[in-house]
Formats: sequence, C-alpha cells, structure tokens
Amino acid sequence: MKEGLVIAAVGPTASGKTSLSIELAKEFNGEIICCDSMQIYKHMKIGTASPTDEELAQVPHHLFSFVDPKIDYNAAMYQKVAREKIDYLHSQGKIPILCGGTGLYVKGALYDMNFSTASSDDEYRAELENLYKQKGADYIYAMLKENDPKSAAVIHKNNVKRVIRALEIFHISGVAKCEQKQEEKKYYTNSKIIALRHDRQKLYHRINKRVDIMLEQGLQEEVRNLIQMGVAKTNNAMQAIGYKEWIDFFEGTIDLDKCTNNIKKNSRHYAKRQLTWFNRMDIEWFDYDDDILHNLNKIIQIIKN
RNA sequence: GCCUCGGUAGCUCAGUCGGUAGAGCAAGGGACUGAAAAUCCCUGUGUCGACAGUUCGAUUCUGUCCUGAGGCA
Repeated sequence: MKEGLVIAAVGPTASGKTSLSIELAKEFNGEIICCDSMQIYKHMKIGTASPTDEELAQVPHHLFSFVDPKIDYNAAMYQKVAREKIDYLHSQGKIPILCGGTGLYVKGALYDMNFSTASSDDEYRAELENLYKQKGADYIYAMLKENDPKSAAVIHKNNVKRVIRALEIFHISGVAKCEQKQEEKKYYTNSKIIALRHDRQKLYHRINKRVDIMLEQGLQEEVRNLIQMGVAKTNNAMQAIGYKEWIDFFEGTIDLDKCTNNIKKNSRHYAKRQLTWFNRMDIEWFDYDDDILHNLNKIIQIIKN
C-alpha cells in the first residue's frame, strides 16, 4: 500500500484522454504513463492514436512505444513496469498520470491484483490449445470441470482463453483460478480515476471520423511496415483494431471500403466494452461537452479534494 | 403504355399450403486477475407498401393504387 497521489485519465477510445492527461500533467507537475495495451508497442503510432510528437514535447511521457511488436506483452508484465515507473516518479516529486483505455492494465497498476501466484507454462498451454483444436471446447471444459469445478462454474465453456488459463493455473499451482482472486483494494490508496463521458452517438461519430483521419495519415503504410518487419498476424500487437482488419485487405478478400468499415465497427464495439468495464470501477465521470477545457477546473477540484 | 419480379426489424433478406412473423449484420446490455484493442455471454413488436374485397380470421388469396428494378414497345 502506497500513499502518493496517482491520477488516471481513462475512458473509451476517442474520448479525449490524451489531451486531458496533458492538461492534468501541467496542472499537477505530473508526467504521463501509458496504460494502454497497444500504445506500448513501437511502430504503431497512427493506428493506436498514440500521442503526437507535439503532444509528447509538452510533458514527459513514459511506457509509450517501448515494446517490440514481435514480443507478446501482457498485463502481469505491465503491472510490474508501471508500478516501478509510478514509484520512480513519486521519488522525483512528480505526480504520475496514467492515460489509456485498457481497464485491466489500470486495475493491475492501481489495485491489489496478484498476477504472480501462478505464472505461465507455455508448453502446457500449447498442449491445451492443441487439445482444443482437435477435440473442441466441450472437451477442455470437461477437463476444467473435473480439476477445478469452482472456476468452471463461473467461466463459460465457449470462453476458451479463460478455460485454458484456468487449467494452466491449476496445473502450475494446484489452486483454483477463482480463488486466487483478491478483494479489490487499492494498492495506491490515493488514486483518482477520471473518465470522460460522451453522448453515445457523438462518440461513435468521433470514432468514425478518427478512423478516416488515420487512413489519411498513412495507416495502411504503417501496417504494411509492421508485417514487413516480421510481425505475425498471431502476435498480440497484430490483434489491435486498425491493424488486424488489413490482413483480409492485403490478401484481397475485402476491398478498402469494407476494411475501413470493419475498423470503425470494431472500434465502436470496443468503446462499448470499455464503457462496461469502466462503469464498474470507482471512477469520476465528466461530460466532455465539446471541449475538455470546459470541465477542467471541475476535474482539478475533484482531484484536489 | 404493356410485361416480369420486388416492397416484411436500422440494413440485407427468409417465411407464413390463411391463425398478426425470424435469421445474419447493425444496435443495446453484461462478464472479465499473466492474450484484455483479446476472449466470451444475453437481448428481436415490426402499421409484414396503401386502400378495398373474399373469409370467423389476411402480412399470406383477389382487385385497385403508390413505389423500386429489369424487359418490351
């Protein structure tokens, strides 16, 4: 448990987190830490809507564009690095400001989530994936039911990733996945999470528009480069929205229009999932109201309380 | 002007041998502890183009009209 102030600017994609985090950094003598599962990768600036060079120049940014996209990063790795960074900034008398849309990463950094009880076993995981491919979801779900019935009761049988992870945890530690879950206490007791709220239709409009802008900025080229660099479509980085959709286009299965629409659609779906996630968290919501600056003073007051 | 085929959910369409309808996509809601921009679950009332006729009962059959696409003159 640590007491220093930590601010987080979260919310759905295209909600204005980046600008808000910069304003807050200026106000609180802060520095910004990425908490976005895709902006951490190098060479993916356009499609992940990473801060621009101009924005980066305004205040120090950390954990953006620092992972090779051929490496599959995960929440546990992020938690460790993010906490190190938060503690370092505190030691320098700076206020850390998390900025990003990955709910699990925000929670991992700021709450008592213990990822380390059961790490991973790549070999066993591959074995399970093989079993799934050969015998289907019902088969591995039956395995889970036998070994760890409690977790099986809360995981849907079609959610293969979760079923496999639960089996993996049980295999390594003998502990039920659902039992390693902790009470959701704050690791940084003085953390303030701020989110921006938009009218749904307006948010969707912003998303659609931003995708068009990304294309103008050369998104297609950015994705081509990634593939040329050897990033495989199975890499986590290539699962990002704005990237995975191009594979069908490059293979000639869909046209540019379809590809663009898929990116927009997936972004909208994603925004909805983010809202569901953040709605459960202890968060202060603010209406975006055409311009964040309108609400900035209110936000600052809330943080100072 | 004549002929043919359409008009059913926001979109694309299925269907009802006459008993007021259902798929995919879109949309909405939810879950989430080492893949999380990932993964997974739940949700379908709409003057069945309009009006009239036949019928106990019409979105379904008949007629007229409106409307879209194609064909013939």
